[in-house]
Amino acid sequence: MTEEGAGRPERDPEAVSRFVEHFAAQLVAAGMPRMPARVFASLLVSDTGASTSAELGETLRISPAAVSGAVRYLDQQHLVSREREPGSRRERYRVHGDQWYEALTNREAVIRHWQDALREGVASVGPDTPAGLRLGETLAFFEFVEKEIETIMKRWRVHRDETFGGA
Amino acid sequence: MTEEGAGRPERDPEAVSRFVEHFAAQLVAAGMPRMPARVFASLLVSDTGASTSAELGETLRISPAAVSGAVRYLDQQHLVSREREPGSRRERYRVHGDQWYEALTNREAVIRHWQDALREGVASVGPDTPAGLRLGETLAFFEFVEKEIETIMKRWRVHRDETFGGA
DNA sequence: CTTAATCTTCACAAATTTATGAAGCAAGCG
DNA sequence: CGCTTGCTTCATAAATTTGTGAAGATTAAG
Repeated sequence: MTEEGAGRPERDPEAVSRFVEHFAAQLVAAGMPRMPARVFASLLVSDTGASTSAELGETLRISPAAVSGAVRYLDQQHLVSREREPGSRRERYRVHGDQWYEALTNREAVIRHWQDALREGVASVGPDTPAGLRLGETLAFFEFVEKEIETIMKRWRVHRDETFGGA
Repeated sequence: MTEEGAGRPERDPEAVSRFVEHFAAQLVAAGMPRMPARVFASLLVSDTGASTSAELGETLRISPAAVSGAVRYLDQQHLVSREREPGSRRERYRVHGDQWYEALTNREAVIRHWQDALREGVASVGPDTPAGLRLGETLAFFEFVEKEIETIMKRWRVHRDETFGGA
């Protein structure tokens, strides 16, 4: 076996770093600013799911200010939480384990905004015009999807428990 | 009735413009560059679902170059198609009616990239480590969603035909 | 084959975004 | 109590993105 007994040495820092950058690239493509994306990816691969500012700054080679800004963003998006270790001003940033990707789909407010904009459009051209019909159908689509997403997430939790839970 | 007979005068340009900007704002929030977003929104509210470069330039107050760039982007994303009116070098850009929002969810390649990145992550830390388990579960989530999206879209088409089709 | 109309490409200017160092604040430690 | 450690905020510098005007290419009409 690949040496056991003294901790857990088997982790190729280079490979991990490649993952961080590749995963962050996906987050960026999805609209997240670069720095928060890298910080988030780093937290995801950390063994405990949590890191200090200093750790993040060192592995990513960025300034404390950059870490601070990134964490503020992630906090606002409810993608990480902050923990204070009692008896220290060191803060610990934690990724919400299996819930972060649920947050990705929980864009309820976002979908609401789309719907609002579309309703405004229908009103502005009249519901019986060609444009009104086109916009109305799109609106119906968003309303449909909104409900279906809820269903999907329920089905996911069942599936997850079957796969990863006891059974 | 609000004057009939001479075309279709009932369309408040200001209200339409408001919709264009609000809807474009949502697209921008979703990651689309500003100019393509505005052009796309304009096409969506147009009565025929198609416009010429000149029309777009005038209503949005942007240069031909901006229109050109925006259309190229939208074309690459398969959100609009180009039509040439025969016997004219005027081009007509058309929004794919009821299919554009399906394209929004058809991010198959996108999901594939997420999965690739996550597999790389699992490999880099080992599948049995805490981080490996966390990444593995996320990967399973994406795989699950990928399949479910297909189902949703089928259900949507049925729902749409019931609501807007004959019956 | 020349002319006119339309779209596209290119180089540049403007605006926006991003990350940094330095200064400021808060909280535990001696 | 002051000192030290660590996070945050602010102003600034750098990099990226965005939209424009001008020149170039393409195609129909005369």
